[in-house]
Amino acid sequence: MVEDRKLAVLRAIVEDYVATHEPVGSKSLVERHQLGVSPATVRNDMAALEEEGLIAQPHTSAGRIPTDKGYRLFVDRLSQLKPLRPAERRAITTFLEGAVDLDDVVQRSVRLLAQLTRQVAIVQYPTLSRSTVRHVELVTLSSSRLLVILILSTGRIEQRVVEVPDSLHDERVAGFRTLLNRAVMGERIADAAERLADLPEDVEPAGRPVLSALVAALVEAMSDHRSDERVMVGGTANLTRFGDGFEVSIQPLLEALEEHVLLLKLLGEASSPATLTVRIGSEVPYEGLGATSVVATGYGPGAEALANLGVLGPTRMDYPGAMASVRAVAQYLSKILDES
Amino acid sequence: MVEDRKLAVLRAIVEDYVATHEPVGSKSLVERHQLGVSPATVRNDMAALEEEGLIAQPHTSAGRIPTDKGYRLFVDRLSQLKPLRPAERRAITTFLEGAVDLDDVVQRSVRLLAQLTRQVAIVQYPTLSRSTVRHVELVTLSSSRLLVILILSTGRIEQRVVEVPDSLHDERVAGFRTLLNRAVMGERIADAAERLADLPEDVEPAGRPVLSALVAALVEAMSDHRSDERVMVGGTANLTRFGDGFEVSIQPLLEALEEHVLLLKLLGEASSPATLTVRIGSEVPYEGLGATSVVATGYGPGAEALANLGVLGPTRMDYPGAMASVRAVAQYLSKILDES
DNA sequence: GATTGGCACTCGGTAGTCGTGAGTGCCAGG
DNA sequence: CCTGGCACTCACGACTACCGAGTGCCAATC
Repeated sequence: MVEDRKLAVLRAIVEDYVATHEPVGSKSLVERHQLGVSPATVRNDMAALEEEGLIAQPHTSAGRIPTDKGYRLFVDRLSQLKPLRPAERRAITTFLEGAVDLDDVVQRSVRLLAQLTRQVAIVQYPTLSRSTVRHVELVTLSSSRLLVILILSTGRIEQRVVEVPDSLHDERVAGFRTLLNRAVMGERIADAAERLADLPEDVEPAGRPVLSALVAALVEAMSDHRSDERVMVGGTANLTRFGDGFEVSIQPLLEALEEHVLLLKLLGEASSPATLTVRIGSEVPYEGLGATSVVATGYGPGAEALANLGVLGPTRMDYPGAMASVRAVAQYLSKILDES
Repeated sequence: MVEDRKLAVLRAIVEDYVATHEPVGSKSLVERHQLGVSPATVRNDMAALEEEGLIAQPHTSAGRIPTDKGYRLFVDRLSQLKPLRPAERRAITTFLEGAVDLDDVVQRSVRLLAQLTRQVAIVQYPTLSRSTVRHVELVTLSSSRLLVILILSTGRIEQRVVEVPDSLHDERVAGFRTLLNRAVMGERIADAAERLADLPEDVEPAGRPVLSALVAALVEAMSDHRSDERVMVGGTANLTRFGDGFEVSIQPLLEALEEHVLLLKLLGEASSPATLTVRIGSEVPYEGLGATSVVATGYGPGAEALANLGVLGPTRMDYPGAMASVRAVAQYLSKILDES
């Protein structure tokens, strides 16, 4: 039971510190929480918690703040998802339902997440690698140039301009179009790329150079890791509440937020929508962005995650709230994608 | 000639202040510039300049800083575009040429501009209203749902999902496709929307409900002002050098940068690529983002501007440099768009 | 008339001092 | 195991003093 009280103290410290952003002392703790013991007792517990590396004092004679390890314990054992308020649930559904296309969906998700958590929100576009091909379209730009459009099941669209060796009649373009579509429609990206590679051999020799060019463009678009790295960021204004004046400079943070490749690493491997990943402070796999935490999860129709989304905030963030918001947005987003 | 020296003093003040971010005094002025007169003389000139409202002192006993009016005079009469260094020219061409699609072009432009000017860069996507229709594509998603894709001359692509009343054979879809393309291909957006409105009447009655739905989606996509409002922002990390600790808080700035509608207003009416718009401090048509200036211009193939781009920075920015960079990027960007 | 050196004055910023109070650790008694 | 008491620490705010860059003005000079 002593052990229990120690954990209760830790929870109280985390909650108070998150709320006030100030080191919390033994006296104010017993005042604000019904712990049923005196400040002195709490002080003993605090000393023990500090011994275990769960809390620390910024100055010799100040209150305690949780360490990364303390937050970790809090997240793992002491907190449960804060249920969203009905107004928030409603906001999520109505806001996401108005979206007209994929860009819009992603953008709305970012804004929503940023508003709900009051942190920086990051949403990754659905990855190419797990999409299937819905359609391939060819559009004649000029006599020797074609626009190749790749439409994917997730709503993503990739386009490339292809220079073709000789000018093409509409009928020939149509022929290539059906040929390509027959080969890849409905296939997953990885398989589609393979199918395409074999195509040129099946066609009469005259058409091979053109088809090769088209195939090359498509394969390139499919395997373009650059476009797998697309993310959208929002709520950067929330960074200003990050370090209440002290501690972290937001300069490196802003820089990091422009490095989309880095953000993808922060979001981590696409995980199932069912699991929430919480990385706290030093657990964040990137040096140099100060005392930050990341709460992320995957989203996508079905159990397999298409991509990730999450929020980035100070280690002293409201984990239960952020976790609930992230999960809720991921769920609704998955549903939207499922429907479309 | 006295008048001339006064202007020389103003120029020196602007240049020094931009370089050091500190109020500049009479003594340091004569030290750093060859004015050929004593500090006392400069002080007299400064008093006159202050009288005219071109400079001001932040505190009773400190150096002078230029006022908005002072910057205005500097920009209009005392500065000329700073020629880009060869390395910068090279960076622009090589960087922009690697782009694969419109998104990429815009993103690269933003990064480039942010790097060159070390300010916040804003690039607007080519406006719908001045584009022409390159192609309309229909893709069957399910028996009762079609994906309508609108491909524009500027490389922009808009997509909408349409629920159609009854299920459609491929041939019928193909029929609608050719019908639609025949009506709008090559037309400017505004004209295309008109053409579409008349379409349903020319078709046999059975097809009307479906066609109407398709037309409605297309017209909606064409007139969607929301998607006209697309901009990309970059270099926000440069905001931290904005007020060197003092003066402006970057919170409202970060908020403003997420308000894309607002940014479009800041960029102003799409102007010809030949003209540079410089808005200084209070001239910026939006209260509440502190001491900011905007340097913007239009871009697009030919003389008519498709959209705008520019940078946003503190009033104490390097105008000659920023103006040169903005113009250079706009020119190269126009060329890229012209070619594709 | 323009320029200049001299001079008194202003005032923001830095450094030093001091008191206050929240918070701590420890200990002895319940 | 808990608690009240007590001495100690130390960040922070208030106050003061000082310094120096910069100014305005004026009389002398070119």
